[in-house]
Amino acid sequence: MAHATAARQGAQTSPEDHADLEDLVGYNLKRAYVIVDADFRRALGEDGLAPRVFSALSLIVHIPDITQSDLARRLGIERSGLVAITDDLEARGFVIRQPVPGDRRVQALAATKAGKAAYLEALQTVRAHEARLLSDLSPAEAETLVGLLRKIRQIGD
Amino acid sequence: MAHATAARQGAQTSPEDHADLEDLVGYNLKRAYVIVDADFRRALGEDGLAPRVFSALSLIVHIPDITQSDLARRLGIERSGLVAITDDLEARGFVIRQPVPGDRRVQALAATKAGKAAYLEALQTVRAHEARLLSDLSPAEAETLVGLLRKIRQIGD
DNA sequence: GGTTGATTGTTTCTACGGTTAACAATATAG
DNA sequence: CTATATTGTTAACCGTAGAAACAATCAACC
Repeated sequence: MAHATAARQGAQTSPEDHADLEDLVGYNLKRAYVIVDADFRRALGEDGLAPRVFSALSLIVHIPDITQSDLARRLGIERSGLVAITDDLEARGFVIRQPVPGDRRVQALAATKAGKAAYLEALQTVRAHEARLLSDLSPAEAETLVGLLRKIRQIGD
Repeated sequence: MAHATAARQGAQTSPEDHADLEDLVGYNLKRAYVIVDADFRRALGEDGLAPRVFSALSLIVHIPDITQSDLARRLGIERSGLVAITDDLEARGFVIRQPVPGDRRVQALAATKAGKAAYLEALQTVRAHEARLLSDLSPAEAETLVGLLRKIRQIGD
């Protein structure tokens, strides 16, 4: 409808005038993501697992002999990006690449004993980090948030 | 057909077995952010404004003669990071750096007529992108989501 | 059974967003 | 007037990621 002339006003800045940005989901999503991501890294320390490495390890622990391609699909990233992640985990001794009898292209990923232990410890740390960071949200709110985020994620599939 | 060899999809991983990751706010936040960010860029096109540039332009339009330092603070990034953003906007003819009488260190940022027009157009595009992308969420849900994300943002301040 | 097409892991290149540390110019406080 | 702080800026660097290419391997199929 009547969209006023482009360069109109803009003179005085009333508080709710910035509302544009503040009301956008994307903007708030990004700002929140940056904060949570930074705190995650702080929580896991200088040489701790990066978020994406932690995520990969989680899936490897839970899905024995998962393939890198499959893992990439589940994480929503490219196959090529998984090489560095796997290298990282292998260098730490948390994961090994195992040849798969029957298909010599594939290398199944398996968590070592150390990998499983490290995962469980990291998981504790991550849970503590989230509990601390999200202490302003009630459990119900946190659950709601996760549910809504999943709805958005779903679109990407 | 499916040989039941080692590559077989992980010895029946029950769905709730991955729950670790799926229940973490950070993981879901990141996945959702990636999707929204990618769609934002797609919506604004190859040579369109990047998300951060759009955000900066929005604040410049709404807050006349804002300072780069102030803008950085409001966007939650470093001063140094704003130089490239401002360069971008200036190269497009959307913003000019103006000397401020009284303090020769500062250069106030002002949106040009073209900048204001471009912002309004981009805003329409962005709103359409969000409406499309978030069509699975009811308006109430979207509002709830923004509210919860703001609560997280608040922590960072 | 040999050709065609797809898949897997990988490397290399590129791009982007962002931080840190330094710096010169300028302003402010004591 | 000196010491300190602030502003915009540059340069070096890191982390994440995608795209494109490639060799090895597998599957299809005629």
